[in-house]
This record gives sequence, C-alpha cells and structure tokens, in this order.
Amino acid sequence: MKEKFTIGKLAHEAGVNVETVRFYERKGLIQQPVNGTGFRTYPKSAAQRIRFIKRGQELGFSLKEIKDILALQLRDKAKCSDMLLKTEAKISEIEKKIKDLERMKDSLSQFAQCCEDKDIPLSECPVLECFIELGGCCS
Amino acid sequence: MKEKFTIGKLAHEAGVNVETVRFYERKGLIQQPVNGTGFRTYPKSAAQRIRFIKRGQELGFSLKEIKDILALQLRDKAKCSDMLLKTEAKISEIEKKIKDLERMKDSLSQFAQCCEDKDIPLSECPVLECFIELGGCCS
DNA sequence: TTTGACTCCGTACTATGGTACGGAGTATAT
DNA sequence: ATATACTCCGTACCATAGTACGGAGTCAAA
Repeated sequence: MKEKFTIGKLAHEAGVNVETVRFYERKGLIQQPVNGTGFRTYPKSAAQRIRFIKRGQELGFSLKEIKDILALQLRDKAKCSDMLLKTEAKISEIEKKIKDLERMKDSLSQFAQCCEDKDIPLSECPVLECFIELGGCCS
Repeated sequence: MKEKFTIGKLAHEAGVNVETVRFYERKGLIQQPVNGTGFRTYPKSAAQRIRFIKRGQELGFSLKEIKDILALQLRDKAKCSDMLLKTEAKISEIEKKIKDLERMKDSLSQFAQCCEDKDIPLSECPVLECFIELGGCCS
C-alpha cells in the first residue's frame, strides 16, 4: 500500500506549516490532489517536492523561479543546459549582490574608522557627516 | 527670503516621487509641515533630509533604522559612539549576508561545474540532482 | 456516539518600500 | 475668467513569502 499523507502529515514531514502547503498550492508550486472526499491526499513524493522548493530557496531562487524549474522538469525536450543557464544567471545575480554589499561595507568601515573620539556629541560625529556628505569624509 | 518647496518641488529636488514624500511622512521620517493654507510648505533642508534617507538606504539601512538615526540626531546627549554602534552592527549584518551569498554561490558553482554534457535530458541533469540531494553530488 | 483533532475555504494580516487612483479643492498662468 | 497643473486625503494596490483566523464540515479513537 502506497503511503499517503494528509496535509498535516505532509507539512510535518516536510518541515513546513500547513498554511505554507496551501500557499504553495495557490502559487502553483505543488498540484492540489483532488480526491472524492474533498480532503487532500498527497503521495509521499510531495514531501520531496517541498524539500526541493526549500532547497531552491536556500540557493537563492525565488518561488517564481523555482516554479519555472519545476515546470522545466516536466518538459520533454528540456536539456541539462536549460538548468545550467538558470544556475549561471543566478550565480551572476548573487555576485552582483555580493559586490553591492561589499561596497556598503567598505563605506561603513571607512566611516567607522574616522570616528576616534567616541564621546563627542553626535552633532560633530564624523560618521554622520560622512553619511550626509556623499563625498569622501575624514580625508 | 527663505526658499520654500511645495511637495512637488521638494520631490523633484530630492529625486523622489511625490507619493514617496507622503509615504515618508506617514512613516515619521519627515515631519509634515502644517501651515494655514492646508498645503505643505517645506524648508529647503527637507531635500537634504530626503537625500540623507536615500543615502542611508544605499548603505543598507532600513527606513526603520534610518528613522532611529534621525531621532538620535535630535537627542541632546547622543554621542558619536551611538552612531558608531549602529554602524558596526550594520557592518556585521552585511558581513553575514555576504557569507550567506558566498555559500549559495559556491554551491551553485559546484553544481554548474559537474554539468559537462549539456545536451543530456534534464531528467539526468547533475545540477538538478545536486539540487535534490543535499549531499555532495558529482563526487 | 461523542469528543477532539484535523481539514476545508476564503480572506485578512504581517513586514518592506513604495506606487497608483480618484474626487475634491486650490494655485497659477494666460 | 478659465484652463491646466498642482495638491489634498484616504485607500487600494504591487511584489515577496508566508501566517493567522473563523466558521463549517469530517475523521478517528475511546
């Protein structure tokens, strides 16, 4: 007998909230299993699918992107290269985000360094001055 | 004569949308200037304040955090160290985000590398397999 | 059989940072 | 004086990723 899950069991098994399962359903990430009784009955593989979604999120994919990937899996002619493209695009995207964050960090680090006398009033704080003046402060 | 802005002029001057000014007002980031006519009349410094907010966002601060910083500026006893603390906390936060992104990138790069034959069907794609199996793939 | 746990559904709400809309009133220029 | 632009306000809406709620129905165990 093939194991089946109710929505509660599935959610528990996959480590998510029941509402999250329903949410994913509404978003088209998992199909709503219709059966006579009006209650959802999921195959065991549904838990795998949810974990796939969660893994995708950990890797930086949005639900929309994950949906696309899941759809890709169903297409007969989909090639490995299709997935590779998405992966590489995501790598670029992440690299850009990292660069942005590095820039922010560099600015903030610079600001922090020029604050030597911590007891001066905030009105004279070089950090805030840097903050206000876009040009190089403390230089 | 002190220059005054209407909301439209201010928005234009600061490079934001009129609605954004109203939004910031609702959020308490800028004070609503009340005058007799029922129309907002801003001092020139309001544009500076909006640019300050925008600069804060560029540096990775949320509107809520920027509001706190702006409030700090008004407090008499605020010290430079108060701002320095916020700056350092934000640096740590950014560093954490960078690490997370680096981790994502590393995983994705690994996946991409093991995809040598791009023409194989997606069902046999090693990237997707890595995606599914949390353990090391292609190893 | 009855109780408690579970499920159904739609809808509203959370946070974040805005944008858009519509009807009314006003300001300014020609 | 009138047309056009601007402003007022509340409210609704966008994306993102869920969470919460409430009334009704159902399932399972004692």
